[in-house]
Amino acid sequence: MTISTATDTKTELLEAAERLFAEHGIARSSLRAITREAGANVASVNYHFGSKEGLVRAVFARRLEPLNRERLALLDRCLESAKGKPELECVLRALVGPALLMMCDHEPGHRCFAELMGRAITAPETRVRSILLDEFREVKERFTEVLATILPHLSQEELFWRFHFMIGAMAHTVAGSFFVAKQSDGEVDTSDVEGMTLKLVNFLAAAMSAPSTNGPRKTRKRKK
Amino acid sequence: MTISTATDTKTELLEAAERLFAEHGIARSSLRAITREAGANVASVNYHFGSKEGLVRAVFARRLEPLNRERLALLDRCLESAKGKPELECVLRALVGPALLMMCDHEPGHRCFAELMGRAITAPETRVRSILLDEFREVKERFTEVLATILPHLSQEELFWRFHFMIGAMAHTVAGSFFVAKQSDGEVDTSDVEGMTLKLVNFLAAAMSAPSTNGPRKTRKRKK
DNA sequence: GTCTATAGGTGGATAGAC
DNA sequence: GTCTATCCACCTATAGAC
Repeated sequence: MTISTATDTKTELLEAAERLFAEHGIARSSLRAITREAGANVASVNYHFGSKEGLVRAVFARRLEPLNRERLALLDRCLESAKGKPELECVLRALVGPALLMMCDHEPGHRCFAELMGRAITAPETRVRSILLDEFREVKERFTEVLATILPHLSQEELFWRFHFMIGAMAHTVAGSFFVAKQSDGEVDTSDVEGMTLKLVNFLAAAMSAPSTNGPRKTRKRKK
Repeated sequence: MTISTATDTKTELLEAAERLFAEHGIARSSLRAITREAGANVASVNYHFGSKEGLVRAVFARRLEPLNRERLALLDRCLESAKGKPELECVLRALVGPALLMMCDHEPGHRCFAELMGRAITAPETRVRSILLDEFREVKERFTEVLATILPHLSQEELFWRFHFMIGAMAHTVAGSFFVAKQSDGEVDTSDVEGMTLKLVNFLAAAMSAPSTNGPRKTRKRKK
């Protein structure tokens, strides 16, 4: 019923898989269900992707690479427009914007994948998580680097933690689109991407530029 | 080899289950593996819990109830010590402190459960998620209520979103203890609960008290 | 490339002895 | 309450026809 742009079986399988993975989880989505959803036969997954794991990898690879390229491109634009020291908000928007856009996209496949990605970061399946981490490594390094120059008052450890908290806020938001809508008994306006992005960036900018935690000087371990 | 305090089979099953659930996920943890780990026979789960789902519910119920009671008790203490308007940091610490303590507990069972809980919030299994949400409902309501009095400049919608972001940061932290340790090529000191809690509370306090997002007045949908 | 049929394995649940 | 043996539904993967 949906106007699918999928032309070949391979793409159809990828789209069916990301839909079912998002809805029921990877482990609970059988190849039978996926191929049925894609209108293909059970053997097609093994033909096109070698195995179920091959399919999983392909589902993630297809969307992650462009997403992270977009993030890096936006980061570069921040750096260009403001020589040397870019605006914190600009950098944060480059990090979370593309994911939120994907979560609110009109194409259902994008929305499904966003949800899938949001929760896969902490997924128990080591292999799945490592796919994400590999794809994310460059983004993490480059953004950390730039954030360190904008927030020079933060120690490396402090920055590491704040980055971690930030990823959590983003991932939970992206993962929870449907849950969110159900929780607030009013409805959540997922069409207002800009408003949502603004709220998240605003939240994170304040958090990231909080004064360093040096209050009750931590009991310093005497490292020789 | 671990000094288990479990005396009866039922408890032993619960502990084995939370260990395996945390490590491999619920769907990928078979009753066979769980009963083997617990040193019991395959039929024991069905005898004690009726089904695998019964076991899952029991695993969550056992730890969530005390955890959330602790949160509410700490919140009450914030309210008592400061008549009317408690400190933001105090309230945030009441929310995230107990979870972080659990994540860093010396008892492995607590740590496993923390990890499990952190990721179950966004789990695709509807039933699992609804267990968590049911247990969390009162906490969410009471904390939201108190936060609204501390941060009166926030609209209901804005507060809702910030609460959501906050839960994300907490959940990701609690879920990712092992992942975190591996990501930073240096080691992460999970023994320093207080330092971690301080960093998270500090981060969240700044984020929550950020000025409201009213910059580019959102395109107001004309609702008749 | 696409399909059917099936092999070979593992899952949750249960029956019935002890 | 605990255990073994077993049922049967379902899974992934493959063989081989078309």
